[in-house]
Parts: sequence; structure tokens; C-alpha cells
Amino acid sequence: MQNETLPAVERVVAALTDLILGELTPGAQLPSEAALAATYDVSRLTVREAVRVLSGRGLLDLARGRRATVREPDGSSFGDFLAAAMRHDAKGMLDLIEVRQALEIQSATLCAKRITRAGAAAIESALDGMRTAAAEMRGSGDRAAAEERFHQFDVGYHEALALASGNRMLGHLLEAMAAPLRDSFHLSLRGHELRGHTPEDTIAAHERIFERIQAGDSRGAAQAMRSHLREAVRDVSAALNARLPPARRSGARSRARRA
Amino acid sequence: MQNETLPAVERVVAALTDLILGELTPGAQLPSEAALAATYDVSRLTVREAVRVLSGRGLLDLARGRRATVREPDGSSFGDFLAAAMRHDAKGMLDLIEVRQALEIQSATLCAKRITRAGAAAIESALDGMRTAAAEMRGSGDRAAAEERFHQFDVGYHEALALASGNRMLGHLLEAMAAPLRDSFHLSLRGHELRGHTPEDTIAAHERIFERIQAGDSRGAAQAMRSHLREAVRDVSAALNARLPPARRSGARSRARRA
DNA sequence: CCACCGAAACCTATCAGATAAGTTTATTCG
DNA sequence: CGAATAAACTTATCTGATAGGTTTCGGTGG
Repeated sequence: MQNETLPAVERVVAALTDLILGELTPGAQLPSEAALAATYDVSRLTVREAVRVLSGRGLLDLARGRRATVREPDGSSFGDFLAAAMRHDAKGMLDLIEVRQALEIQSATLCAKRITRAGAAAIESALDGMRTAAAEMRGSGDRAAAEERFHQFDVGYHEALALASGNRMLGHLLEAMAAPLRDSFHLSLRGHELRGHTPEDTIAAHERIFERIQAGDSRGAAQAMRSHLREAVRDVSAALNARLPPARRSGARSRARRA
Repeated sequence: MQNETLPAVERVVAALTDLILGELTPGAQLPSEAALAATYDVSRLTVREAVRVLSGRGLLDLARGRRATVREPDGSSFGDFLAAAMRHDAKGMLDLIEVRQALEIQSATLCAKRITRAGAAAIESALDGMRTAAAEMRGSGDRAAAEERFHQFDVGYHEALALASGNRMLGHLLEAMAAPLRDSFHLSLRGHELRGHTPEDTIAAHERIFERIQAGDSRGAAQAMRSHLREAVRDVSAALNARLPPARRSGARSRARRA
């Protein structure tokens, strides 16, 4: 126990972490900074820094004038990890896609076992959105906007699946992956066209998966998802190869931490 | 743009996040607090809090007397999410197991495709450790210690697999899941015995997976892993049912953030 | 010339005391 | 009773200061 040298902030962080994970439930409020400072016999500043650490870890929500509240866990802290892991690194994106593959297949599998009416409706709705957007992409309107919407519904489809899988953690993880994957989606579309595919192909693939899910065929759903993602990987690769300087630049990191 | 009301700390956090994710590479050092304070026109205290947030997110390493250094991303921040998601909640553990299933199967699949001599050696070594520990568990020595070692090598086996899969992200994620999963491992062993199984069964399952990996049979490896984990889930369920009050209490949250 | 030592310069950790600006609560007035 | 207001509480941020690590660099002796 050489805890004497442990910095004061770390001590408070550890204590508060135990408190949050152990006794408090999401939505509960921490004591005031002053009270905590007295409790742990440190200055208010030290408490403040500890609380900031916890907010960075996604365990606390902070707001001016209000006490710190215990946060409902979501995947946002996971998103930071992903963003960091992929910076300056094409390999990171491929790794990410492989992870996504695993989770999406699991998502489809579980979904087929547990699908409910409401879940099916949500998926169907996303699917409809994709159909509409695809039609508009062929039309004369604003093509870029339609494309954007297509991606939107594509992501929405996968999120609806994760939600309907009944596994909240899976949902959080896939949601967190959505942001970094946006880039990949754009690449994917580009590669898609490069390889002579159309948005309709994507829709068809999604329909196949959904069909298996509604039939309660978990193995078939997994298989359909697997081949869908295999295509996606090929598209991304094609797009990457087509423009070797993979057009870095994404900017706008502003994660909204306070809803 | 109502950014005027954005708190100073958040502004600095956003700026530093962009800096870290955009321009700096792991190991690089941030400017001194004083310099950052001057740059962003805030007090040193504000910079300090921002830096704490980033350290909480796992993007920075802090140490007294030394400048903040950009951290190599690992799954540690992910671990917090898991811990938070599982607090007070048996459902959380089942969710986690399902996620783990997905990742482990992917791990085995990729492993079979990319296995190297070194990777195989690492896996074999973990396997050997399990065999030894299992033998000791039957012997007359300290049974609890041997059990502990058995778990250790069990975890090591799965980590070796993830490592050999060549997907670093996968490895990080599984590693982060290992800690929360310790509980499940203990439960698993208990359930294992409840259901009339022996550690040797676990070893046999691991050997089957490894055998398929070495044969380069990704589908077979996935299948073997799948059935292995299916067993594990059953064991956990059995253990959970056996002792309905699921023996909460785990304590000791002290995550070591600074190597 | 080089390896080792110590002081100086730098830097972070933490404390104390203050002001500003939201939030919540209690009080008072219509 | 209900709404407006004031009081109390709480967080956000600043200034200034001290303590205790790190790094750096000049010197000193081998």
C-alpha cells in the first residue's frame, strides 16, 4: 500500500467511482463540491478536477448551478476510443469494420430470435426511408441531399436492428460506431458505384436480412447480414484503392455531452 | 452558433480534442498548461480541468512535473462504460456475454485466417498453462490458487487469440471486457461443476478451437468457438439460478490509469 | 572526451480566497 | 392559492502562491 503517494485527485476519483458504480443509480446527485471537499479533506479545486475526470469517463453529467448527476451509461466514451484508434490510420478503419461485422451479425441473430411488432415496424420504417431516398437520387432534385438521407436511413436501419435485438449494450456500441463509420459509408457508396452497384442493391440486401428476421430464422439472418457486410467491405476497399490519398479531413469533433 | 454560452472548459476540451485527434500522435506532448492558457485565453485552472476531462476520456496521460502526453488508445475507457452498464443489473451481464460472443467468434474467425507461428505459440502456451493448473486442481496443493491460475490462463488464451487475429481493436475490446467478465468466469466455473463438467472439458473445447485455427479453417474455428461460448453461457445461467441472490459485491474499482 | 552531480529552470499538484452567474428554495404580495 | 421576488446554494472561472516532481545544462573530476 504505497497509497500515500497517490495524488489527491486520484484518491477522490477512486472514491467517487466506487460511490457511483456501487451505491448511486443513474440520475442521482452527488453532494456539493464543498461537501465532497470536506469529506475527503481536499480543496474544492481537487474535487472539481476529480469530477471532471469522471465526466470525461462518461459517468457524470455536469451543469452550472446544479449538482453533478450520475449519468445513464451510453456508448459515448466508447466513441472517443474509436476516434482515437482510427486517427491517422487506415488500418484502424478496417479493424473497426471487422468489429462492426461481428456486432452486426450478432445483432441480426438476436433480432431474429426476439423480434417484436414494434421492432419490426421501426426497421420497416427505416427501410422505407431508404427506398424513398434512393428514388430521389435517381430523380432530378438535390442529389447530394438525397444521398445524405440515404445514408441516414441506412444507419437508422442498423440502429433499429440493434434496438430490436433487445441487447442495449449492443445498441450503444453500434451507435457509437456510427459516427466514425460515416466516413466509411461515404467511401462505401463511392466504391459501390465503382463496382457497378446501385443503392437498390443495398436495399435489396437489407430486405433479405429483414425477411429472415421476420421469419425468426436467426441463422439465415446472420448469413444475410454477413454477406451484406462482406459486400460493404469490398466497396470500402474499392473506394480506398481508387483514391489512394484517402482524403483525410473530417473536422467537427464537437461531441455533445449534455443533450 | 450559440457558442458564446459554451463554458470555457468545454471550448478548451473541444480545441484540445481536435488537436489530439487531428495533429498529434501518441506519445506527443501537449504544450504546458501556462502556454495553453495563453493560447485559449483562459486561466490555467480552466486548462487544467479540460485536461482532466481528456484524461478521463483516455486521450491523455498526466503526471506531475511532466507535460500531458497523448495516450496510445486502449480499451480502458471502454471498461468504464461496461462497469457502469452492469452495475446493479444482471441483464447487463447477459448483454455483455452476448457482445463477447460476437467478438470472440470474430476473433477466432480472423485468427484462423491470419495465424502466424508466434501467434500459435502464444496460444499453445496459454493452453499449457491451463493444463498444468487443471492438474494442480486435482492435486493436493492449494486448490483456490490453482483455480485462480486456471482462470488466468483461460483469459490469457482468449487474449492470445485476439492478439493473433491481427485486429488490435478487437484485442483492446476483449481485454477491457476481461475485468468485468472475471465475475462471470467465477460463476462459470461454479456452474460448470454444477452441470457435471470438469476443467478438462473447457480445455478440450479450447483445443478444438485451436486445432481448427491451425488448420486455417475459419468457419470451423468460429463454430467451435460458438459452441464453447454456448456452454459458457449455460454454465453462467446455471450458476445464477443456483444462487438467486447473485452475490453482488465486487469492490476494488481502482483502475490503474498510469501504467 | 565522457560520465556523473547538482543547481537552475520548468512544470504540474494543490491550496486559499473571491467574484460572477445559474438553480433552487423560501418568502412575500396580490 | 398562486405567482413574483429575494435569499441561499452551487457551480464556473480568475488571481496569486507554495510545494514538490522533471528536465536541462553547466561544471567537475576521471
